Amino acid sequence: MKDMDIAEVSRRTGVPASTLRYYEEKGLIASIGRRGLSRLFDPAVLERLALIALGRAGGFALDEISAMLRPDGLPKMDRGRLDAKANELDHTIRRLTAIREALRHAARCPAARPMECPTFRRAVRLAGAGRFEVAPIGSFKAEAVSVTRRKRETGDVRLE
Amino acid sequence: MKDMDIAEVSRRTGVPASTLRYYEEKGLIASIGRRGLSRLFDPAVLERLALIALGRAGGFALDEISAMLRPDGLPKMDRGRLDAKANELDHTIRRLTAIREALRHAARCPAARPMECPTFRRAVRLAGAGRFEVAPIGSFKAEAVSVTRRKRETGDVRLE
DNA sequence: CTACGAGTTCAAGCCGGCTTGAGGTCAAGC
DNA sequence: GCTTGACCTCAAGCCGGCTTGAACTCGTAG
Repeated sequence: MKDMDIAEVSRRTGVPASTLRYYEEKGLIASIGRRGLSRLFDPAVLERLALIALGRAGGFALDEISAMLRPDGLPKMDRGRLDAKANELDHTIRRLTAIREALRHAARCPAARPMECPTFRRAVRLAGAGRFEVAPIGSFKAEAVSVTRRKRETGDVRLE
Repeated sequence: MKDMDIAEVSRRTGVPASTLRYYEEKGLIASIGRRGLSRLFDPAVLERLALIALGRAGGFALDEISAMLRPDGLPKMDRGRLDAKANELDHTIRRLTAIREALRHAARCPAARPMECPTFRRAVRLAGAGRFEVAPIGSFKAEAVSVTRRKRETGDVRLE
């Protein structure tokens, strides 16, 4: 297949030209030359873009993706890194699963307030949102310590 | 339990005071009064913050959370909405699972380039990476938004 | 040869979710 | 009565991932 101009790459991948330029600027993709001012891309860029999309869909930052794809040419990714990412994703998946269950349960649980329902509370805890322990209002004593310990670590509650 | 000042809420939940003020400004939480200038919070706010954390962990935007919690007082959420959210999460989970598998496989597949491996390609396909439709997945703040905002037509994306 | 349109560069803007900093107020302790 | 330090407000800033706009440069069709 012949070299493609930016419009063609965009058309074939759905990635806007502006994004392609941005990616090139960031070193995620490379053009193989110019015709006049216009960039020319090797068809291999499509594959690379698919990998980038995969990473993005997985919630990874462009910099991380760049690092995984980096040892450039062939998108040879480091095995340990890939495994680490997979594990990360695994945690995220577990957390999301717990949250999904919490939502599903809340949708049909008759408890007046979701937090009164043990099932819901359990899900919240699994979701990791329960740093806040959220126990029946009024019994927060034991929790205070651990919460305080974590306090400054992240500004909290945000994944990752 | 007595009313708490912002520092106490922060200590108990790990949520920074600045964030609490921000949440109040957005209408996600409410203080029940002031002592001098200082806000006073009802202990129930802890529970509400836990729900907010749950939502955030699930990747929902503050506005969405606000809408689910809204019919305020008791965090009575609309059932249909909860179910919809659960389904949304379900899709995200499936997608992430496929990506995780792709990563795990790539970590030990001998193919020179991942895309040469049918298993990997299949995972990529399942991941929907080609379609670039990334649903609100928690981990990254602005991500979901910007991706969503690209409602521009999405071309065909031939990855394989 | 000229005009056109697709491509280019660079700087600035946007969105969400907060954080930071300057400058102000006030209850409590000495 | 005065200081202290926690809390306040308001505006601006930051980050990631792009998008947008203005001003410009070319290859190509007529």
